[in-house]
Amino acid sequence: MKMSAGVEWSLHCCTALSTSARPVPVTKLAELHGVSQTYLAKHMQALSRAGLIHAVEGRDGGYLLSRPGAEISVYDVVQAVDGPEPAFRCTEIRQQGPLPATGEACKVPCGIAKVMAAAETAWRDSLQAVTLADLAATLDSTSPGAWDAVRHWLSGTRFDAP
Amino acid sequence: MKMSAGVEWSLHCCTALSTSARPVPVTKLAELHGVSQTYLAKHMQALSRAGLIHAVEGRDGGYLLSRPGAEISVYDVVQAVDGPEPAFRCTEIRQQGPLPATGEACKVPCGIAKVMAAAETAWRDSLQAVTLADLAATLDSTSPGAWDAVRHWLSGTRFDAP
DNA sequence: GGATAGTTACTCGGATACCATGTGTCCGAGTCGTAACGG
DNA sequence: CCGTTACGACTCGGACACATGGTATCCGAGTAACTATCC
Repeated sequence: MKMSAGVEWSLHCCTALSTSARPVPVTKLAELHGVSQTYLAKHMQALSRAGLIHAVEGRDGGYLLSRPGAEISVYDVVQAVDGPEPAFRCTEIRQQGPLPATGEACKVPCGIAKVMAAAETAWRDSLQAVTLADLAATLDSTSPGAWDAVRHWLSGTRFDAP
Repeated sequence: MKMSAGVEWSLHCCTALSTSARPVPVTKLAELHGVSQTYLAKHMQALSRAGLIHAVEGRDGGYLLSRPGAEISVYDVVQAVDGPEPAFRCTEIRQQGPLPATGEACKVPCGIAKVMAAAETAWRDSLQAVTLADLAATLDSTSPGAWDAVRHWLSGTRFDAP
């Protein structure tokens, strides 16, 4: 089981976006994090399709969070990039073979599927409890002023710093 | 993020093994669940390497649980088949780009990595709380006598039923 | 000086190759049960 | 009748192809800002 690296990139980018009131192009985001521009663009498109961010077109355009960072959970981002389907998918092999489960027992989901689903629910709940604003606040507490530097850099080449 | 189908197969097989005191060959397990013998064999090898089951060689051999089903958690099986490394891997992109995190901030793990790790811990804890014996008991409560049928079938072609 | 049309540069968006990992299969090494054989 | 030996069949174990999805890239469509021109 491997999660796409795009999830990590997207989380960092969305957290950065949550601190910027101005549209930020993919070029900037990729350079800031030192990752591939084109591949990051692919994931940003996924976030855009999911409605988490929206694009400002044209020159000086870029991406902007659709909602405040406090209203976007980490799970929202993970789901947008990684897809909504659960990692474990029951293929109902209990209905196969020489001793298939009877229609009676199949009324309820497979016990194994239930356990796996419960675990994924716990995982999802844990991610839903954290918002982008929480992430930003955490970083801000460990290294104060970091976001100011990011904000300053994001707008650095466009107009001079005050 | 996709989990290997072998996880589902392995869980079903291990649960079946937990009800059998006799070695069960892969051939039987695959036929019972209606899956590929050779591919299932691959996953059973992984379980064997992990020490969850051990092979009885030679004729009338097969696989046997190394420990009682009550002492093997669902997570043990998942980890054996799926691998121990977590789904989310922090690549420390905070240290890249024009504004890398300073050595001071890197003393503590990345906030995003911490959140993802906490979620995976919740997932793991959920799976560790359930044992193979629990799974067997659940199925037994929904369709009583099912395991007797399985036990009977597993030894069916080898010696006559009582 | 102000409005306007043209130009330019920059942005996103989808369609297109490449590669690692999961999926599926095969054959060989080793071992136990069985049966034949000899004492 | 009992012990030995050879055989055979069955088991696991690792090494070998194929397919799917993540990884990475490119180029085209569209838009807003800027500039130069004209009134």
